[in-house]
Amino acid sequence: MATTAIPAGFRALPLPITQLSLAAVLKCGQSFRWSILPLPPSERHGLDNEYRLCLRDRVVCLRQSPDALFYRSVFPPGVPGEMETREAETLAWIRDYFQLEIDLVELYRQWGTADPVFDRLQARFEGIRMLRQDPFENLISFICSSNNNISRITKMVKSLCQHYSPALVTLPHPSGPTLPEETYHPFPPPSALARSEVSAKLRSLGFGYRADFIQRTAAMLVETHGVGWDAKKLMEPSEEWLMTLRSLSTSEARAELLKFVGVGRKVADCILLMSLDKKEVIPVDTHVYQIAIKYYGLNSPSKAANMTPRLYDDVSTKLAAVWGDYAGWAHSVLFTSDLKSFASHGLSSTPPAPPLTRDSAGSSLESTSPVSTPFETPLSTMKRKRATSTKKPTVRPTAFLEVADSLSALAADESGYSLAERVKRRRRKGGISSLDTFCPASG
DNA sequence: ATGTTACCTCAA
DNA sequence: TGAGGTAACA
Repeated sequence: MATTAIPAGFRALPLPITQLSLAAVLKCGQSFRWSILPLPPSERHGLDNEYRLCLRDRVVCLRQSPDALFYRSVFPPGVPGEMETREAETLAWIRDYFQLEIDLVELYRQWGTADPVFDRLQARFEGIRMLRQDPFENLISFICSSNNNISRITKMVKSLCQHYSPALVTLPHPSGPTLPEETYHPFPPPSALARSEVSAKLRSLGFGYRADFIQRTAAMLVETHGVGWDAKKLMEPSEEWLMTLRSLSTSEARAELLKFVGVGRKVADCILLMSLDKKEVIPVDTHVYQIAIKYYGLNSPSKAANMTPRLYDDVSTKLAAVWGDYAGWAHSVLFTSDLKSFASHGLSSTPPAPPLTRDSAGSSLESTSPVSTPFETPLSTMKRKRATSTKKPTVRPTAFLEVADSLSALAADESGYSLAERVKRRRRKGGISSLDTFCPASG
């Protein structure tokens, strides 16, 4: 058996890739925070990528061969402690985070025996297991997930870390000094997201309506459990409280999660499965619903049905009956196999995306493009209207002054809404007629 | 109680 | 127009 040499600075943990495939698991939409960095040909030795995640006190770096996981951790300068101790802690974290005590190969065998659909797919999707994530990070990340795609969720979570958590360490790119260094921020604690200004700021960062959900959820946690700091666990009390949900029953823990704004049944179930040890829970989203209809004989409605609580339960119950105890884990394999973005949105093949957005919306007339647009569009539109409409648009001589005033007010606004959005909101409220004249609603 | 609808943005 | 939904409202 050909064993891969251990990369310099790394330690090895023997582990068949059938038990864990980092390439699949770390970008299948469980965690949105892993960096996936391609290795240069000179350092590969059969390994494609280096994977990095910033924890509260260290960055964990991983590489993987067919039969081993290689790991090392990097700390900020000046942290005391023995190397041996630190790497032992990191190894313990790895065992816990990847739940390596659970025999995934045996689970695949059981699912394949009970389910012909799974049996047909399992060889092509090996090593997909459930991570055991941090509950607070998981909660906030999945509030971001509503009406959203993996690519944007990833950008949002990164933005959250960069803006609300100080940098912990900066590392060179594994491909060498020709590529820029990578700076790593831990996930921010609840208190960092709880202040009322956060909501508008997140709006300006492109979070949309999720901005309020995140801030209000963080505020609820802080109000209920305080902001003290457990130096030993590096956690705030509300984070520790979220951890205690692991010892509740599934329905009790779910009831607690549903109290947060922005958390409905689907998001709650994601958290139960991905960070609260509820291995049997199957989150039902549009993908899973389609899978259930197509492959598992769920009655497909004649019309496009909404995901009512009743329907949600039907889908969930149906699939749980097929897969048993670890149904949630099995669902993750099917979900990953169905992900269209699995190949195309891979971080390894895509250069780092630019920051989510500028605060263009919040900050004024200096950003030229958003402001110039409203003036440019209407000209052509008005001509069309004039030609096709029986009603002639009346533009009073002073209308452009009102428009200028309106745009100034819009630019000075601190709500965090994008300029386009603020225009729309005003229009909905029936506020500014002259702006309507210049910026007719499209369609 | 069930069934609709609006909600932010981004990338087609 | 829709993307791994949720809250608010008939």
